[in-house]
Amino acid sequence: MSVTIKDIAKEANVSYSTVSKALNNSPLVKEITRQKILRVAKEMGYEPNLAAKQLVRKKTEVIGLLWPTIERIVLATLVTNISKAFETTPYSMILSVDTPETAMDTFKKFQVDGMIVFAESSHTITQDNFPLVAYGVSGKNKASYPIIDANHEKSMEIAVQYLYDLGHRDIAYVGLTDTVDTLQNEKVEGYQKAMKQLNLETQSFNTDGLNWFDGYRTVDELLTSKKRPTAIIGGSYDISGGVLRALQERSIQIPEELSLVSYDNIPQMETMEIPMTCIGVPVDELAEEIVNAIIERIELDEDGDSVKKLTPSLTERQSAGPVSK
Amino acid sequence: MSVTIKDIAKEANVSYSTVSKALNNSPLVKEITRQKILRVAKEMGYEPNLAAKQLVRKKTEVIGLLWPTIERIVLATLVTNISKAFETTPYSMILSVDTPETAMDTFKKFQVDGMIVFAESSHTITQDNFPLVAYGVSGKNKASYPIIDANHEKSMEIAVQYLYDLGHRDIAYVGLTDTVDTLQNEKVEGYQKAMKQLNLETQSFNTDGLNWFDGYRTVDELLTSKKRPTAIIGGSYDISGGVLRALQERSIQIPEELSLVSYDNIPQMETMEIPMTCIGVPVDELAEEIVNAIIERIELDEDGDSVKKLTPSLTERQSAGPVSK
DNA sequence: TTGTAGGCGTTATCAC
DNA sequence: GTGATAACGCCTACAA
Repeated sequence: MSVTIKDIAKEANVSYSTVSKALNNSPLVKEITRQKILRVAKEMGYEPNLAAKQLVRKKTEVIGLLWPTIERIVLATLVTNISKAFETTPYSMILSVDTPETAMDTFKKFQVDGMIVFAESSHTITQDNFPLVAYGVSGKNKASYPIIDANHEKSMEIAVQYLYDLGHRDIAYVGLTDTVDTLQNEKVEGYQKAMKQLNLETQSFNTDGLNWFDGYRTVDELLTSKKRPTAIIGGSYDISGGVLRALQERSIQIPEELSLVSYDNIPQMETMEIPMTCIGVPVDELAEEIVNAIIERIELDEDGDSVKKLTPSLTERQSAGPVSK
Repeated sequence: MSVTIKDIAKEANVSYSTVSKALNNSPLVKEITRQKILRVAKEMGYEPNLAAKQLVRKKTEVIGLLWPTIERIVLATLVTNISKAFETTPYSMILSVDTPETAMDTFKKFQVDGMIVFAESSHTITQDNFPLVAYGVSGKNKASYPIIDANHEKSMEIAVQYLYDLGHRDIAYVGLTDTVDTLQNEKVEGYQKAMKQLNLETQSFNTDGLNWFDGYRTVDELLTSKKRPTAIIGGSYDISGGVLRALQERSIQIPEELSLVSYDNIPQMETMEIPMTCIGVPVDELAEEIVNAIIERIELDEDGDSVKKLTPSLTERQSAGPVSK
């Protein structure tokens, strides 16, 4: 049997309503009383009962995160960061890896105050009037909830400009180019647009996939290209990892002979074979935005279908440098 | 404002305790009354309030799963399977990716009925008298909770025997061998023991890591070994994937020239470049066991520190075949 | 077979 | 400042 505020009350010789106040930092209780109650509570190993609290408060202060069953490391990092971001808020987060439908059920059962979903799974969610934010490609679908998205076009613009300023003119893009995946498309298109603005010729290499190895095997083609690039923009963490490894095996000096900038701004970029210069919205920032968005949505209780495009930033490391003439 | 049993009672012209009974399939309510109540409930879109129910029932029928490292695909698959396994039970599952401590707090807040943890994080958990099961290496640590573990030794024995029966005598192991990781060690040792039993010479190649690429880069060494093996046992899904790719690149016919058996019995083995023969406890089975264990633990409410070693099985596919003379 | 009433652990509203 | 007391939504004896 777990200890309740009544037990504490008895032990501390006060009424249990006073205990409740003390525990909730109400100003209506004398400091010394509070101290005592708090001490007793701790001694007895008191754990508040969420269910009871919720019953009267009508709020759980819990957010459900619907995890799309993907084992991509960047997403995993994002989830971890979101979880961490909640720590500084009164909310906590629970995860479900079920189908959107089952997850919704579980979350409803818990009466979570809000949900975070990834854009891909958001189609199936038809929860009117329930705090929800989605992360991912905003695309065309007019949703009834806010969408947090990274500005991919801007990312590529910054990356290209950065390399341009370092003297590079032959900048290639390595990534998944021939696909229906909107996210990937936005990246390629962003690259192309950025290049055109600078009057540079584009050169993209299709990895045909999003895995490490897909980047790895593209390198041969890239190196034997008639117009061998002096700089490469890798489409994702995994892909860039493969590219980097392949270059290393061919003893190509980085960044002296070839510069490399990767998409995805996650801490892991630091610990790659060569610390990787990267572009994208830093995950912690992204996580923060998502968390803020859902909380705001809950607390202001307003509807809205805003799309928030986050500004990416470039993190300089050692994989990119000035072009050698 | 959501609808409660009182609302239903009013609408159906019965008392709300009758509604409660009807909703809980109590036999003490006339069939016709129940029908009506159920209909009205559905019409009004009734959703039971977990918090209230829990408050009186003292049970949540929710299990917390503590998920430490999200990034490994095999673990991700296991978690997904566990989640699926719960679907056929009255329980549901929530996940936390926090540190064991924070996760415990969240779970306690929710008053989950039980927890599943992975053995690695179980050290930090000191929850006496709380239903808990761990998955992972049973090792030396005398725990106060049941541990579900795969029998790695047996796995290797089966794999080696299988290859032996196919005529192989030079069977190599490729995996992480020089480590403190108990799980990895059990695999190598199992391999060595099995080989010794058949009077075969062991030959293991250290991948120095657990990633795809670690398997990939080990292949050269393996092929130039003085006693080139006719069969390989890969230490994990990722490693075997790398080995397979490297062999493909060298145009080595599989299984004609070289047989490959991988540890880890997950469905993804089917869709590798060459459908992979594998050994290990099938994930779905594993998941089922874990789920059963925690539920049993909760419902029987008994203590115990049993260790359950699951029997692995070998799934035949196309990556291994008879040795060619 | 149905209804009444008490209680689960909290918070919140009043009195004191 | 502190203490009763009424909710919150539901379950479960027990009474009718």
